[in-house]
Amino acid sequence: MSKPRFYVTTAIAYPNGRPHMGHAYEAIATDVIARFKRLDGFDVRFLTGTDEHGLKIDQAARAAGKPPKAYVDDMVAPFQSLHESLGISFDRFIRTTDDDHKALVQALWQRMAANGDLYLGRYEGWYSVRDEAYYDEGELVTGEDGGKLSPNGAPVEWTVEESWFFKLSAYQDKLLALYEGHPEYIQPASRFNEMRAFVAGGLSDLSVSRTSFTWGIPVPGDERHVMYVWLDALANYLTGADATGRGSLDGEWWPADLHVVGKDVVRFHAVYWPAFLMSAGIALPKTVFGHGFLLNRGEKMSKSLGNVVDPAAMVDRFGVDRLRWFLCREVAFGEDGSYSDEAIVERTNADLANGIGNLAQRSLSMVAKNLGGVMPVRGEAGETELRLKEAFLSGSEAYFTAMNGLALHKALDALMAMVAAANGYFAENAPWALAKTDVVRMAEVLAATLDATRRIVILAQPFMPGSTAQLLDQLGVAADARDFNGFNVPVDAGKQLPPPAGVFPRITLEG
RNA sequence: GGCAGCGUAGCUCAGUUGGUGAGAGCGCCGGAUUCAUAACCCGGAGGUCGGCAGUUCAAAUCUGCCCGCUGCUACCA
Repeated sequence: MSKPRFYVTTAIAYPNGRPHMGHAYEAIATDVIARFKRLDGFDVRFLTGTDEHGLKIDQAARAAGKPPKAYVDDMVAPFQSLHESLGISFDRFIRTTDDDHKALVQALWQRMAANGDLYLGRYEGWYSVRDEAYYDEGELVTGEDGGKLSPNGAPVEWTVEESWFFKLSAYQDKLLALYEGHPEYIQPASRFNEMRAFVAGGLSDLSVSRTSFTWGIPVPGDERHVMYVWLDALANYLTGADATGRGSLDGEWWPADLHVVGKDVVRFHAVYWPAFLMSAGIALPKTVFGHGFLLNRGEKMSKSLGNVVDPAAMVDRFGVDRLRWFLCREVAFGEDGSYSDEAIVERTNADLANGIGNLAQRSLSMVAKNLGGVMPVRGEAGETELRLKEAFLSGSEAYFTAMNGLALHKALDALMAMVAAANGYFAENAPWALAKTDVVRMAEVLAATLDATRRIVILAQPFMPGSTAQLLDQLGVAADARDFNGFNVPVDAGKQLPPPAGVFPRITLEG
């Protein structure tokens, strides 16, 4: 029996600057989902990468005095090292400058063209020679002399450029039918409603090529044109589905189960992408999830405000698992969220140091001191054990329901309820007092607490892969008993446990 | 301008089809305890549920208006 498959992607980052917290957040959240699925018995493919073509990269490269490819080679490095330090378990880091991708995009174009959906037309708009960019009417500002200027203050002129167009307008009904039949296609629901309204309002054909720059994938048969970056970029998911690296349109991992993207690019994934795929006769992804933005102390991150935080510095300061935990626990997945040093310290001290870490440490240290570090025997379940069991049944059920519904924060809520139940059980039975009166009962209480801790840590693995591995080592959990199949498999009594050591020390702001 | 949504304890938020005296977590205060990372456990304070007016025996929960905020979208300067 083969494992069920799960193909998940992040959006690909545009490397015309350094990675920021938004990139880190998306990568972490997607990684949590990927790890959850692996533990849940799925064969997972996790794709992430960078979107390297387009005018802005071309301009930035020119400003840096480098050829575009050399420029992006430099710029992509910080993104790759960020993934490294965040513990992102991707299977491929795709770059849209990869050869298999270029081949695939051209094949995709030809399929869309063969279906009669591409035609040559004219693209009109306000063009700035200095910016080398087109602007919508609404983006323009009025200059001192009353003339129209680009947002950068450069003069613009109404320009007509030859362009290939995609017959997006022909897909309105098909898209609406898709939404009707698959409301889960766009999540969360608020985004779904927006996209449906957008499509219902009518669609214009989409310009999908440019002649004003050359840093892109050439249009097959019309090399004066390079492809519109979004067609190029979106197709990365298809390229990544062919794990053989040949860039064929029928990669074995397609269709994707989940595209995790920022709320600002939901439209491209929820409208343009399925239309392109329909045109090419390719299956559609199952779900597009638009996550929210991270705000720094409630304010949007921006260079002008000077509040752009380097995620790598956050990892250095707090540790990767604290950062991962905080972002998943404090931010409702799908909503905007806010972070600050104080909030990270407060949240992780409460949940990790006082909660999970202390639970493990207090029980493990008693086993070490009173039982020579040998895993004790579990006893008959009494009233307090039954209550604990009840709490863990409902808690783990809530956890799995939340995870399968992509409600990461709710899953952690459920997990913390289990932590509270375990700490309550421990305090109620006071094994430190039993140590003086009833050592057998004490051992039973410790065994039950250790097993509760083991279950909690197993469920916490997607969120904190490093710390949970350490804790599972201390709890004596075998390497092959750490996935969700092992959830109900207790550690054998009599097993010698290693000496316990705190995994989540309390931290302070000054520290 | 249109559409959608939101405004509930200091903070982040839950609150099913209107009905036991309005909840959780964190923070704060007090108690208890000492196994543990001054942690855990127990208890407490604190809210006229944005405002006004309605519907109803009864509204945080329905209706209208107003204020503030957010998203999508259209357009005019």
